[in-house]
Amino acid sequence: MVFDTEKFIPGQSVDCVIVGFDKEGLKILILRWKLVGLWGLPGGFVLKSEDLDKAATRVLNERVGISLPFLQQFHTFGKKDRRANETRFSHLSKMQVPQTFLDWFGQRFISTGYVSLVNLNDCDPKPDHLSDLIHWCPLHELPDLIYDHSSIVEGAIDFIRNQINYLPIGRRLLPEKFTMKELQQLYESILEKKLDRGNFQRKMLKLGIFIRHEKHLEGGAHKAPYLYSFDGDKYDALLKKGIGFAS
Amino acid sequence: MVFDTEKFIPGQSVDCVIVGFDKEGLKILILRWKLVGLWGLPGGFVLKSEDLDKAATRVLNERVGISLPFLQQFHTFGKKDRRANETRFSHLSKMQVPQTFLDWFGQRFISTGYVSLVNLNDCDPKPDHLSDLIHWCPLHELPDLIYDHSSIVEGAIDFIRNQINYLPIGRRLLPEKFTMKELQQLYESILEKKLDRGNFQRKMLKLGIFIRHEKHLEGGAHKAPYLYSFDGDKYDALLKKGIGFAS
DNA sequence: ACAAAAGTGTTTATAATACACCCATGA
DNA sequence: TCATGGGTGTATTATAAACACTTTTGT
Repeated sequence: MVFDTEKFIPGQSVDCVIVGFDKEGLKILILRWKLVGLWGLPGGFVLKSEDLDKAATRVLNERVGISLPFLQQFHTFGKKDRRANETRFSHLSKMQVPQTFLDWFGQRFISTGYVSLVNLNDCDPKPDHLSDLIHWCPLHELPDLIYDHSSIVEGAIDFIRNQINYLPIGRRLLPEKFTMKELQQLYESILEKKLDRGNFQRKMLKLGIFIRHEKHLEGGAHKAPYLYSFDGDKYDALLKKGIGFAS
Repeated sequence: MVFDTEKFIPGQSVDCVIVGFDKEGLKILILRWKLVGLWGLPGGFVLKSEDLDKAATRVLNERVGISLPFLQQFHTFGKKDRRANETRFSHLSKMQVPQTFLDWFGQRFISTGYVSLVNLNDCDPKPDHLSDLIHWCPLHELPDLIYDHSSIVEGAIDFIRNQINYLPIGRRLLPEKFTMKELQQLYESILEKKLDRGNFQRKMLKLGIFIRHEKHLEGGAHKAPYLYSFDGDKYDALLKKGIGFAS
């Protein structure tokens, strides 16, 4: 076996919904399991002497190479049959796999779901030893995922939408410099509704957490937009009270 | 031993923050452990073939005799030392307690916290086999609780405050019939701030989820207030969208 | 008739919404 | 110069907040 099951707490796992954003919209990081060719979320187990949060941080670091990620627990999935419903694994037992592996993966797991907001450009996604492919998949084009991972993603998105004013949405998902339009599109992707351009811009700028830079240069037969970045300290201070967006 | 540790998932527990309300304010149900004389939250373990939510429901039913409780998971507490920090248990090992018991309680537990909103009048609190006293304690008079239970309560209250518009606050915490003043005091207890009487009343009544009954009769040298109850269907329908209160 | 608390109304301030106007840019 | 999209302004509406007035009741 590739890992030593003795080191981990049995029956306890973490699953990470790693969210990115680019001009196409929100993306979720998924990976394909070698043995069965099915897609799932990056996840892992909890070391016997490791904080639960730490386990999630470790998974994230191993998977996308981000060492100080934004990571927040949102729900613990504890249905007794949440893995038993997965029939696509059943042939595995007939394969040439060590019994300890089968025993470990055959147990019931209670899994805690974490959301991470990352900047796609800062990521260096790497498959793990169980997976052969890793993919930033547009949220609305996700394939069927193993186990209950599809509903874990759904829970994560609901959580983000619900907590939108208290999560570092812009700061974590956008690159250092961005245009107001990009920020607006980000909020629109999450809320899945159009926002008024003028009102959004005014409301945002009134928050006083932006630094305005030189003009955008690149193409487009139109007025070039300003580039903004966040004033980190002011952003963090305001986030505690909630960063309201134009609803 | 009083229970068979073989039946339960090792290392996994649930803790319930059971919240009630009366004219004195918010109350939390706590119980005192026989062996050590310390107060803690009602909690329990998860059967090997039982949903996590079901375990919490079972604990609640056993503790306050409510069979269809409002119960919602809010956070999973997974710090590796969340129980190890409790030194007041250390003498237990010297006592006359079965080794299986010590082994079980000595493990690291990852515990999922649940909030329950109950009507004090409908409750019939019963201590369990490990506790000798059960007590509805005013939120702001809570004693030191074992392990990290104090921070679990804190997390629960933060959760309620945060989700106040999406939780059946009035419906679950108040008796069938209540006055507007009682409803207002309930919101004030949770938010820990005074609300304007007139604005609160108007905003609430505009929601259209109330049924107005005959006049209150009992004492007080003043105008008797109306009694209200909730229109259950309308309440539930509105709750999904959020029941806004006067902030 | 008075105090106390309930019910209701009024005014003002603030924020949300819709939409209009002008400006800069590259084709 | 024209189309496109950016930046900003304005009018309207809705909501929040503060507080005043009236009503009912028991003493």
